[in-house]
This record gives sequence, C-alpha cells and structure tokens, in this order.
Amino acid sequence: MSGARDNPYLAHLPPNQRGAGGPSGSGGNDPAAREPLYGFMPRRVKADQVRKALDHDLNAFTKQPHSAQYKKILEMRRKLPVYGQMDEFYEMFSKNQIIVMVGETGSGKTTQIPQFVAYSDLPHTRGKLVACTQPRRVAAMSVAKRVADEMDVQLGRQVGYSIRFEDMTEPGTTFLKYMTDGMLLREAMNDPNLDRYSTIILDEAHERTLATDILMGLLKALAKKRSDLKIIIMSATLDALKFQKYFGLTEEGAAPLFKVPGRTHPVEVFYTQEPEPDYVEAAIRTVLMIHRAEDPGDVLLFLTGEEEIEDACRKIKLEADDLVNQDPDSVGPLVCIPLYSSLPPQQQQRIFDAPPAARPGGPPGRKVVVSTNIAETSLTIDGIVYVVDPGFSKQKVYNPRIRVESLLVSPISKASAQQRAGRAGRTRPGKCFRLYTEKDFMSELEEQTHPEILKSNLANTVLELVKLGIKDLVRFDYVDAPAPETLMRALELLNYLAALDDEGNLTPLGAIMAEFPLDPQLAKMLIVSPEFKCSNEILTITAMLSVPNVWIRPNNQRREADAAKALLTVPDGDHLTLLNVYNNYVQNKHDKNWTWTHYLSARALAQADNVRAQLQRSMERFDVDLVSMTDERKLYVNIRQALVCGFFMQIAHKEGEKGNYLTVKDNQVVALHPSCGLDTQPEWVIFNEFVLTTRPYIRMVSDIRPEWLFEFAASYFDLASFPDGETKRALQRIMNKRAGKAGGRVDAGSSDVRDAKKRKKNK
DNA sequence: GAGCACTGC
Repeated sequence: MSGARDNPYLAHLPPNQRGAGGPSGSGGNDPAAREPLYGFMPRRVKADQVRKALDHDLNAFTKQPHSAQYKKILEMRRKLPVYGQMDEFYEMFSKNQIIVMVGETGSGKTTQIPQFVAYSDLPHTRGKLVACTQPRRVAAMSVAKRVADEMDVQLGRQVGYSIRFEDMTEPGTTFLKYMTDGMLLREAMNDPNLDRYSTIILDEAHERTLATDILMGLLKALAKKRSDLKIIIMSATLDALKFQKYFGLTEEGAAPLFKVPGRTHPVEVFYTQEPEPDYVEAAIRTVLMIHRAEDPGDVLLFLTGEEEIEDACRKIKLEADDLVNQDPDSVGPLVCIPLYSSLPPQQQQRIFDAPPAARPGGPPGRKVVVSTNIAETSLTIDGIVYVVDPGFSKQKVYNPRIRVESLLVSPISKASAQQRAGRAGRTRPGKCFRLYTEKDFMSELEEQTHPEILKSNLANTVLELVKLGIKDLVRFDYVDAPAPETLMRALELLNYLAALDDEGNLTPLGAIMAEFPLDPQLAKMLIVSPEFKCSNEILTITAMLSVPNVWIRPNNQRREADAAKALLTVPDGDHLTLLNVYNNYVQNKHDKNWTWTHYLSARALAQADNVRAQLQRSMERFDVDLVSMTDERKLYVNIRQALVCGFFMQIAHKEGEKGNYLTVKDNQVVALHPSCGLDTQPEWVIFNEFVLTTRPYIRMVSDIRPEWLFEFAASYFDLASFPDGETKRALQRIMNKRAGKAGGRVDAGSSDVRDAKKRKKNK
C-alpha cells in the first residue's frame, strides 16, 4: 500500500517532496497555511506534525477557523498525562497492529487516544471510521459530546455515537464513532470483517462484559485476516498482562503495552483488626465514626441492594440526629442519600446536591451516599473523600444444570475493592475504610471479578456466534472459555427452538431470530406469532417482557399499589395482564398522571414503547406480518399457544393441593410467585422466570392446555426422553387421550416460518 | 405473601 497514493494532501506535491513533512513558515502560497494536515501520511504520522495541526488556525477536519472555546479546551488537554506521551504513542501505534493500553482514572485515554488515532489513520480521507466501544450507553454519549467539543465540531457530524435506539452519526461524514460494545457486535453480525473501520478501540476491557469478551475473540481472528486493521485494548492495570498474552499474535510474543499514569489523589486504606460479624451494623458504625472524628468531606458507603440501603439510610439518619440532640456542637448536620438503579432519575440526581449547610457557628455538614455497585463504575460522585467498603456485592451466578441465573451476596474481588477505594481520591486525598482484615484481603479475595461470560446463560451469545459464522464454539479462542455444559445447554435450547439443526448449523429461522435484540425464546415466539393471528399482541408482550418491572410498590403504600394492580389484572395469566397494562397506557397517554395514579413506572412503560417500535421495524424487515383478531376469547387462546412455541421448556405441573408445582423435565419444586395474578391454580402453567429467593418461585405465569405441548413442541415432548415421575404419567394420560382422537397438527416448533409463509402464499 | 447488583442489543 502506498501512503502517497492514498493521501490526497500529497497529490499536488512533486514526488521527491512527498512524505517529507510540509514546509514550515507561513506565506501566501504556503500549502501548509491552508491545509493543517499537509504532509500527513496515513499511519506514518509523527507527534510533531499532530501538535502543529492542533495549533493550526484552521480545524484540520473542517478547514474552518477554530473557535475561542477550542483554544481553551486545548490548554486543558495539554495537561492530561496521556498528552505528554504523544511521541511514544505514535511510535508504538505505527509499528504495531495491536496495542494493549493501561491508564488509570484521569489519564485522559478515553477522550484523547481515539483523536490521536484519527490523526494517524486519517479515516475521513479513506471512507473509514475509527470506533471506540464503551460498556455503557451514557458513557458513549457523554464522551462523544466531550470529544466533539474538543475537536470543535458538531456532535453527530465528524464525531458521533451509536447506541441502541439512537444513531447519532452521519454516514460519509462521521469518522470517529463512540458506541456501545453490544452495538459493534451487532454490526459484526452483518459485516464480519468490520470493513468500515480502520482502527477499533475496546475501552474498559477489564470490565469483561459479554460483548467485549466476544469482540476480543472476533478481533483477534480478524487481525490475522485484515492486516490493515489496528486494534487497541484499553484496560485497568491489573488485567494488562492477560490481554497482552492473549493478543500476542506469535507463540511466545505478547502485544506491546502502552502505559499512562493516572491523575488521582492518594487514598489511605484502613482495615479492621478482626473480621466483622455483621457488615451492615459495622458499616453504620463506621459512617458515624467518620462523621464524629474526621475532617469535612463526603462519604460513600457500598451496600448490596435496595432494601439494605433504605434500611441503613434510616438508621444512619436516626443515630446522627441522636448525636446532634445530645450535643449540638459535636457534629454538623448529615444527609443520607440512597442510590440504586431502580430509583427514579430525579431521586438519583440528589447525589449531586451540595452537603447540608452548617448551623451558624457549628461544625460543617456532611453528605453520605449509600449505594450499590452502581457507584463503582457507572456513576461518579465528586467530593467523595471517605469510602466505606464492607467487601460485598450481589453477583450473578448461573447454574447450567437447571438453567437458572440468580443473585447472591458474595465477597467482591481485589480489583473491585481497589476501584471502590479509588472513588475517595477524585478531588483530593482520601481515606478508605475496609470492613475486613488485611489478611482476608490478601488471601481470601479473588484477584478479578469473574467475567460475565462465565456467569451467564449463553443462549443468546451462542446464537450470535453461530450467526457470525463461528463453527466450532467449543474451540473458539475465548479470553476465558465458558464451561462446556453452559455451551451444551445453549446449543440444546437453540436446537429445540429450531434455530439450529441437528448438526449445529443455523436454520433460516435461526438467522432471523439472531437479528432480533431478544432472548431466543422471545424471538421465536414473536416470529411464529403471525401463524396464530396475534403477532400484534405478542409484539406488545415481548416488549413488556424485555423491560424492567413496570409495577411500583412503595413500602408505605403497598395496599394502594396492590389495589391499583388488581384493577388491571387479567385472571387468565400475567402475560395477558402485561398486554392489558400496555394497551391502557397507550389509551391514557394524554393523561400525565395516569401512570402515577396506577402505581406504574412511566420510565419502564416508555422504554417498552421504544422497544416495541424497534421490534416492529425488525418484523417489517423480515416480513413477519403484524396481525390481530377480533374474537377476544379466541385471541386469548392463541396468545397462550404462541407463548408455548417459545417457552415450552418452561412448563410446570401442579402437584397436590398445597400450591406446589413441579417443573417439567427438571422436576424442581416451585411455587407461584406472590405477584402472580392468576385467580386459580391451573394444572398446567407456562412461566417466564424462575427466581430463587426465600424459596424457588416461578414468575410471569399463564394457564395453558397440556395438549398444546404435543401440538407445538412435539420434539421436546417426546415422552421417551422424560424422566419417570408424576409429570410424565400426567402427560402420558393426555397423550393416550389424544391418540384416541384422529389427526394431529404440524409441530410449529420445528417448522420454518418462511417456508410456512410461502406455503400460505402459494395457496 | 415477596423483590430488583449492574449493563447491553
């Protein structure tokens, strides 16, 4: 590849001057005065050239004069640690295809490195883009905005972002794109070579999200195929060596490491002398100790969940008030603010309030934020000087045997503890109080939090990988390989859903399922629903099942909330209730108080609306008809039949009269969740969720007819494969009764929808 | 008669 030929800025130069760098000085005819990128050769750019371009009167990418704001921001950028390493960066970037980069908080890597890359790749001259992925939507949006300001361009033009529901880019103009990792993975499904990109940067790789892990595997393979593609993996320090080894393209070689110092303040860490038997009690005690004895500065306490947090906030407030009552001069006023994701945004904003003002002549006030892990990565609170870390968080665990994900309060990792401590040093030197011993920290805590790929049901991921053309899932080059049983369970499910054939190849149905941003069961149900003349309703139910719980139940208004819920409940099943709630929501959209008076989450319902619209677009794209029927009784039957086509593996059978159910095949004893709206206890039910809390519950439950199981999921309900037991005997009785009657229907579970459509059209 | 760590498509 010839740099000179690719670079339009060199075209007007005689060949002997090409690549020599533009002549300096300014004269009327000096091309460098009109062209900031004069003499730049893709991927051979030096830091000196870039510094000159940044100081140029004209914007390198728009050719417009710079704004006054640009100069101000540039001064701030010059102070970032990463800015001082520009020479080193360009040297390493020019010589290597893959770089691993570590930079602590405040190094500026997320905003600066993609810009550095843009000056080297010159993607705008080659119809390419530089991508930088983020695990979270808000990060992608806010970083893109910041970088657009730094580059003095309008957000959505040269610099943009792409997240679900919002594509803030302009094809042909945008050359620097921030995006969620999941979004890039989606793009890879339709463009496996990711040809649009000249460089791909995976930021926050140490968080090890499912999407980032899969992308790392894909990019490693892609690097061998596309020598022009450069890759940068950005991570926290502790994981760097693992990534360097993983991305070493030769047997012994490791990818080079680029290190950027952070710019944070020191944090002094304290441990307890003895293990604490009750971490919540110890945490409250520590917060009050800080309030009495430490200098002014806000406190961040990490707890595990909503209930624990609300409880702790009440207790801290009570005890702090006690202190004031005993001796008004001893301590200042204290506010305690809870923080967790299901809190409405308005209440989340309270964490940014200033601490309470001191009483006249009294000690200064203090703000205490009591938070889940959301404050560890997703939200940053300035002004925190003290962190209290009991060392626990709720973590997802997956049991592939019974296909159940549950949440368990577990000890955090060293990496997580370090991240928490770091939250104390953002504005000035801070202190971190760990409510465990130093010995336990050293010997008991794991180095890293387990990556998501080891803790999740992989049905979705496996379908994506197969769609990406990965044939051998077991031998795919994972950074950390999931348990073979997890992969087997996923393959089995996809085979029963007819997304994969018996050889593990993608079926035409599976190819469509992969295009829907849904769990495979939901995708299957939605795609077959036109056959049941209820795709309009199934679309709504699918959207409602894909968003957080829409019901709000405040502790002090439980009865009112339950009464409001009863008004919208359909006794035939929770799925029909969801449909009813959505339809009522749409009918009452003009009434701003409607969601509030019905104890419904406006946020979740708006999200359902959004998801529904997106899914509807996908349906149109793949010719899945949007149909409905007028006979309501028949409609309710058909909806539940469509449910069976997706969730036939989640059936339970009533055992005895005590309200116990037994799940089919797995034979787990479960109960209907108390939130379930059924007015009777039907013999056969279909459920969406299995939750393990005080006892095993099934949630989102609807009444079904057992005959449907044989009718719509014959291959799964082949009784020869069933373990002996009451469930099998009950199914056997129904089977025998059916055999008495003549005829049978096609198993929709294994038929191909597109063929079915064609058959219909040919009639 | 009870929950919902956090993301993402």
